[in-house]
Amino acid sequence: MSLSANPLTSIFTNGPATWAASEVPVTNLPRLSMHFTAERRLYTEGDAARSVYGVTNGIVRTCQFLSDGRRQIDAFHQAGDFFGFEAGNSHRLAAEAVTDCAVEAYRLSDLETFCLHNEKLRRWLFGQAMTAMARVQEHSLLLGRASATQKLAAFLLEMAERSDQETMVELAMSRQDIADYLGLSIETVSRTLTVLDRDGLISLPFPRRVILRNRRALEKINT
Amino acid sequence: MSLSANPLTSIFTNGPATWAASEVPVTNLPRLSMHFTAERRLYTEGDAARSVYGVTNGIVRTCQFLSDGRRQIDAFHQAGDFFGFEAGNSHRLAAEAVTDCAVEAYRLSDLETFCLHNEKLRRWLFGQAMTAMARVQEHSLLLGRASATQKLAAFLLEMAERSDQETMVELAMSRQDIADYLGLSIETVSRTLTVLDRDGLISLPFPRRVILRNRRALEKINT
DNA sequence: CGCATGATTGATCTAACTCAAAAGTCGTGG
DNA sequence: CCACGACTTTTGAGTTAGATCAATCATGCG
Repeated sequence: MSLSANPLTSIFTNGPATWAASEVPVTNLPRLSMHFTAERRLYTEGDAARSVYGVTNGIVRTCQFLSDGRRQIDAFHQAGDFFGFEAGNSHRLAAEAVTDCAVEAYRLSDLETFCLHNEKLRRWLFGQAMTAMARVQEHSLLLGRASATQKLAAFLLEMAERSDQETMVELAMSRQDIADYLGLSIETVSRTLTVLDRDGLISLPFPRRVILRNRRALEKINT
Repeated sequence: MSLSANPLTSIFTNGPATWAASEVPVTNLPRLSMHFTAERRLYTEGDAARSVYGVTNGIVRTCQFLSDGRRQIDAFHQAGDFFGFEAGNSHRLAAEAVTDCAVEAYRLSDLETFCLHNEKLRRWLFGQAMTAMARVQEHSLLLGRASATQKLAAFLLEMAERSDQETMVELAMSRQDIADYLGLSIETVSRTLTVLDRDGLISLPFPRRVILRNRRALEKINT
């Protein structure tokens, strides 16, 4: 670890690129591989929090519900992401499969044992938790203060960022999912995408496929 | 640590009430006491993240800014709260004094050193970070899906919860701060409070003093 | 082919925003 | 103690972005 490295980086995250985000830095750590079909629920709000989960394939959403049945999606998790961290002993968010997906569950009791003597694992775990937190904070700004157009532009850029493709994004989630992620109605999501299409910022060959035609302009919307 | 305790609790947080939330479980941990007058900025978005901070007195807000100058307040921190955790090596949020306040800064380099051999400190630190995350997630639900009335009701209950008084809340922050926390305009905040007053759910002897007259009804608003 | 589901489009409504003014609060100094 | 000015909060009037309600248009699929 170089002296110039920020101490926070060394406590809370891995050193620069020491570990791929998706890799747990302990090979013999016990884990349980599971897979779920689309729309299957992994756990519900209030369930005991006994494990954290790493996505290896597909997309998982974590969400909260209001009493009237409306839903707030906090995050979409894809291969390499970890979720299920909780402050208390039960899950405050439900987790559901957006697509067919594969996840690995790490029991907290195992993590506890391994963390005791493995500094790398501790740092890695901290790093995952902090990354999750940064995402939620970024998301808050969007929810609180952005217009529908800004929300959609930011969403598309986020999805492009997280995909391997440069300009083409295959959306794994429905319009309803997008709406619940951005705090909009499904109709507004649809209309806003249509407008972005008409204005030449994107094109929508199929409902789930988005081509970013003018990334510069999309970025400018949130400026 | 009892066997029935959730493993997460034991990794990420302190055992039940082992430490007051406000206490760092290491007495000889170096810290720097600082105080700030109201509206003073502790650090800005983008500043190097070299410390985490614990509030000992007064109120601090952490916030983000949009390019048009509008502001999203992520959280208000009071005595016993810790803030400044970051995933990267720079602060993504600015921190500002709402009132005159006293904070203690813990250098990350010191924390790193002490964490290496102190399991209690590690758990405590994890717990603080996870608690902060839970708050942000709770806040997201409010920002994304709640009406102005629901936002204000939840805000007042949160403030009452966090104060020592049962039914009286002295608001440390201005209407503008509340608006920026809830993603509303200042006028809507004011109007909504007036309506809650007229309907007998609260009373407002002074702009900054709120008496909860009907807590049951306030809770029901978000149900 | 016909039905179910998801997405788009249209028409209308409304909650919250904006702009503007009045009222209240507080600190300062005579 | 009161008067003044600066600032904060409340109230009013009008506008609008996004929601809601409703219909139409795809896209699969048995």
